[in-house]
Amino acid sequence: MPHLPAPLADALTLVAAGLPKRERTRAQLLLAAIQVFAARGVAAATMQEIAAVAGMTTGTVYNHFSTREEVVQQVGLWLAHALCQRITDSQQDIPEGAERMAIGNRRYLWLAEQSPAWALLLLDVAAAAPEQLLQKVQAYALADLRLGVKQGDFHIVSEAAAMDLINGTVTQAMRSIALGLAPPNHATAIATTVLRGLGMAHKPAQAVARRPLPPLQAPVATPVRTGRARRTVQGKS
Amino acid sequence: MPHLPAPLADALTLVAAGLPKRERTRAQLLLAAIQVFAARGVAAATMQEIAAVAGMTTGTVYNHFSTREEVVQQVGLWLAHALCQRITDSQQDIPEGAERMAIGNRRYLWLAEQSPAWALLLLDVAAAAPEQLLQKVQAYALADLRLGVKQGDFHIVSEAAAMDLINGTVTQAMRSIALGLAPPNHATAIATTVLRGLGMAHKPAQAVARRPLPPLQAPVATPVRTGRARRTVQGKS
Amino acid sequence: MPHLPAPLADALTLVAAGLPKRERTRAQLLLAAIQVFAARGVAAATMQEIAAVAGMTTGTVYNHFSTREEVVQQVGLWLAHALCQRITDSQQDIPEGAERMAIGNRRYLWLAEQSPAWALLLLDVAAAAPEQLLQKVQAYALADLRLGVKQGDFHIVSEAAAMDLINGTVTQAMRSIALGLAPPNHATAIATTVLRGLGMAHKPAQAVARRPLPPLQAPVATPVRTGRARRTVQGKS
Amino acid sequence: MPHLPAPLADALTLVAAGLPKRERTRAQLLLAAIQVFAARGVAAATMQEIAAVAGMTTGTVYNHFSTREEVVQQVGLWLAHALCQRITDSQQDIPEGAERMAIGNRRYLWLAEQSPAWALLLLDVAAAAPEQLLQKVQAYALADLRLGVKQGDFHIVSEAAAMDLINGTVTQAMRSIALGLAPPNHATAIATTVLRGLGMAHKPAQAVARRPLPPLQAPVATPVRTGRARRTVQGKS
DNA sequence: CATGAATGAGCCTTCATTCAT
DNA sequence: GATGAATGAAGGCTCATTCAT
Repeated sequence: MPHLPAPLADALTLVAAGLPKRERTRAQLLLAAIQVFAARGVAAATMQEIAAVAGMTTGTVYNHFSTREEVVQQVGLWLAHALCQRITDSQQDIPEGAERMAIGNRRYLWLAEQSPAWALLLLDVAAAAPEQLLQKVQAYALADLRLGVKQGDFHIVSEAAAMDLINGTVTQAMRSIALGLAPPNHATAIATTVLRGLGMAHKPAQAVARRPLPPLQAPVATPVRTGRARRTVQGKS
Repeated sequence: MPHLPAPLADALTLVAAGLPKRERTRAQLLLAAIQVFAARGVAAATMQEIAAVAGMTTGTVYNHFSTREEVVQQVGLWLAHALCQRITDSQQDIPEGAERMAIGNRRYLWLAEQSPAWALLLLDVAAAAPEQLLQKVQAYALADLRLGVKQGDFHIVSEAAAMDLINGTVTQAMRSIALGLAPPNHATAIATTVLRGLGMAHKPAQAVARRPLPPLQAPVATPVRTGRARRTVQGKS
Repeated sequence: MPHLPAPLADALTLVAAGLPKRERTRAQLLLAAIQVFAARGVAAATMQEIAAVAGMTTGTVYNHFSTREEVVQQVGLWLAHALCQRITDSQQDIPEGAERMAIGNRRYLWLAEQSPAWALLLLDVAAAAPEQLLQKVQAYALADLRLGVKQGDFHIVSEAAAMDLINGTVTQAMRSIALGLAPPNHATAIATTVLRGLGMAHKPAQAVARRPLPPLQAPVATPVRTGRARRTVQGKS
Repeated sequence: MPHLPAPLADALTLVAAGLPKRERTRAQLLLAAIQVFAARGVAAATMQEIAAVAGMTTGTVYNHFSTREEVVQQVGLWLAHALCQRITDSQQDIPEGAERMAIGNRRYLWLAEQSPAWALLLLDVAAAAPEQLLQKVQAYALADLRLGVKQGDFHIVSEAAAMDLINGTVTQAMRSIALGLAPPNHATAIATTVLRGLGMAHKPAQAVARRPLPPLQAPVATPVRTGRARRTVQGKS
C-alpha cells in the first residue's frame, strides 16, 4: 500500500473497523482493489489478484461486486467520497470562491506531491470510471466557480470553458507532479495560472494562490453505504 | 474508417501509395490498426483483428512490429507526424506567438468537431503512448509559447505551468467536444481562456482567438514511384 | 409461475398449506424449484436462484435436500404424484382398458395444449430424473395396457414394444404440441394412432379416441391443520 | 472410443486421413468431442477435455469452433451426415415405402444393439442439437412415409401424428435396447408395431418387419465440408 | 516475406457446497 | 432450523505470440 497522507489514509482504512461483517468484507475488498490498481494499473488488475490481496477467494469478490467493471466503479465512488469529504471539510470556513478554487486545485496537486502513487491511481481510476469520480469532484469545482463569478472575482468566457480549464489543467499538472516532471512550487504556479484563466489579474491571482492551505482534518469515520450491490440471483435473461 | 477532414485523411492514406513494398505493407497495417483502435478503443484492439482488417495474417503483423506495444507506439508516431505536419504547414506565415498558439489549440478542437471519432482515437492513443504522441505535439506548443513570451504577449508564471495549462485544457476540451458535451463556439472560448491563462488581457485574447483559422492544405503527396493506383484497405464501417 | 389448468395447479400449490412447518418449507422449496426449472430449464437452474425464489437462503435448501440432484429427483416424484393422482381419479369409472389408455394419452397432450411451459418442464424433469417420473407414470399405462389386452381389444406384439410405442409417441407428441408444431386435433390423432399400434382397427380406435375427456376434479385438499391462510411463494413472471 | 459397427466406424474415422491440414484437425477435434460426449454425456463434456483427448490445447478448439454450443451442433451434423448416408445407401434398391420404413427403423435399433454407447450418444446429441440431427434424420423418414401412403400401404391419421409415432417410438426403443431393458427381437416387434400404427394390418406388417436388413456398405470417404466455421475476428458488437 | 495453424497462459465468471453464527 | 457469507474448483473463452511450411 503506497504511502498516503495521514488524514486521507485514515479516511480510507479506518472504515474497515467496527462495521457489520458484510460491510467490512466489502471495505477490505475495495482496499485490496486500490492496492492492486496502484500496483498494476486499473487495466491490468485482475480479480484473482484483488481477491488474493484481500486474503479471500475470487468467489467472495463476486459476492460483493457482480462484475470487474463494478469494482472499478465502486473504487471510484469510494475515492471520490473520501476525497471530497476531506477537502470540503477543510474549506468550510472559506467564503471566497477564488480562494476555495485555489485551495481545491492545490489540494489535488499537494496529494500528487505527497504520494505520487495515489495520484496516479486517482487519475487511472478517473479515466476508467469518469461517471463515478470526475463527475462528483467536478460538482464541487463548479460550485466554487459560480461563487467566484457571483462575487465578481471571476470573469469567465463560458462555464464550459472554465470547467475544461480547471479540470484539464489540474489533471495534467497532477500527472506532471506525480511523474516528477514538475519544478518546485508547481502547485502554486498552476493555481495562479488557473485563476488568471478564470479572469483574475496576475497580482490578486498570485496572492490568493499563495495563501496557506488549511489543514486536513481526521475523518469522522462515516461508513460508506452505497445501496448494497449484493449479487441478485436473477439476471441471465 | 470514420470520416476525417479531407486534408488530414489524405495525409494518412496517401502515404500508402507509391512506397516500396515493405513500407507499403507496413503503412497498410498502421492504417488497419487505426481503424481498429477507433472502432474498439486501443485497449480492446487485438492483433488478430488488425491483421484481418488489413487483409493479412497475424504472422505478417509480427513481421513488421515485434510487439503489440510497438504497434501502438508506431501509430502514435504516425499520427503525431501527420498532424503536426499539416498544422505547422498552415501556420507557416503567422509570425505572432499568440496567434500561432490560438491556431494550434483551435485546430485540435476543430478536429474534434469535424470528426469526433478521430479525436477520441487521438486521445486514446495519446494516453496509451504518451512518449510518441504527446511529446511531439507539445514541442510545437512550446515553441509558440516561447515565441509569445519573447514578443511580450505572454506573461507566464512558469513554463511548466503554462504547458500543463495548454495541454490539459485543450485535451479536456477535445473530449468535451467529441462527446458532444460542449456548447457552440467552445473552441473560441477555450482558446481565449488559454490565452488569458498565459497572461493576456481579455480583449486582446479574445481578438486573437477570433481570427479565422488558416486553411489546411492538401499534402504534397510524397514522391510517387510507381504510377499504378493501389487499392487502399477497406474498413468495416 | 406459468399458467396451469386449475385442478393441477391446486394439486401442487394446496400442498403447501396446512402442513407442519418443516414439511411446508420443503413444499415451498419444491415449488420454487419448479418455477426455476420452468424458467431456465433443469440444467441451467441454480441452487441460489431456487433459494431466492423461495424467499430463503442457500443454506436452508441444504437443510432439506442434501444435493442438487436430490432436488431434481424430489421434484420429479412430486410431479409424478400430483399428475397420476389427478389423472387416475378422473378415470375411476372407466372400465375399458382402451378408453383408459386413450384418456391417459390425451390427458398429457391436453396438458401440453393448456400450458406448454408445464409440458416442457415435465419433459425436462422426466429426462433428468427418469427413475422418479417416467417409471411411476408408466406403471399406470402398463396397467391399462394389460387390461386392454385381457379384454381382447389390444393385440400387441410384445409388452415392451407396446410400452415404447405409448411412452415414445406421447412424449414426442407432447413436445410437438408444446412447441406449437402440431396441427389442430393432434391429441386425437395421436391417441388413434397409438390405439392402432396396439392392435385396434382404425374405426374403433378412432371412436374411442374421440370420446370426451372426463373432467379433472379438484383435489380433496389434504387435511388442513391450521386454518390460517398462508402466503404462497411469488414467482417472477 | 466405444465399439461401433465397422461400416459406421469407417464413415467416421476414415474422414481424418488425407485431408488438408485444417480439415484434418477439425475432424480430429470432432472425433475427440464424440469420445468425450460418449464418456461424460454432452452436458458434462468440457472444452478442455475435448482438447486434451484430441491432443491439442483449448485455444485450438476455439480456432475451429467459436463456441461450445457449436461443437455440439457440428458433432450433430456430422453424425446425421454419416448415418443418413450409410442408411440410405443400403436402401437404394428398395422400392416399397413400407419396407424402407421398416429398414430405417430397424437400422437404428440395430445400432443400439450393436453399440449401446453410440446409441446413447446419438440420443444425447439429438436432444442437445435437434436442429442438426433430428431434422435431417426425420426428412428421410418423412419421404418413406409419403411413399408408403402413395403406394396404398399406409393409411395414416395425419402426417404429424405419423411422424411423432415413428420418431417417438424408435427413439424410446433405442433407449430401451441400449440400456439393456428390451427383450430379444425388440427391433422387429417395434418395426411391426410402428407399421401397424401407420395403418397396416398385423400380418403384412409383421412380414415386412421380418425381411432381412440389407447390408451396410463401406463409405466412399467423402470429406465433410460444412461451410467452414473458421473464427472470424470481427464480432463483439 | 507471408501464411495461418497452434499454443498456453490466464482472465472473468459461475455455482454447488460448507459452516460459524 | 435458518442464515448468508465464504469457498474453491472449474469452465468457457481470449489473445499475444511462435513457428513450420
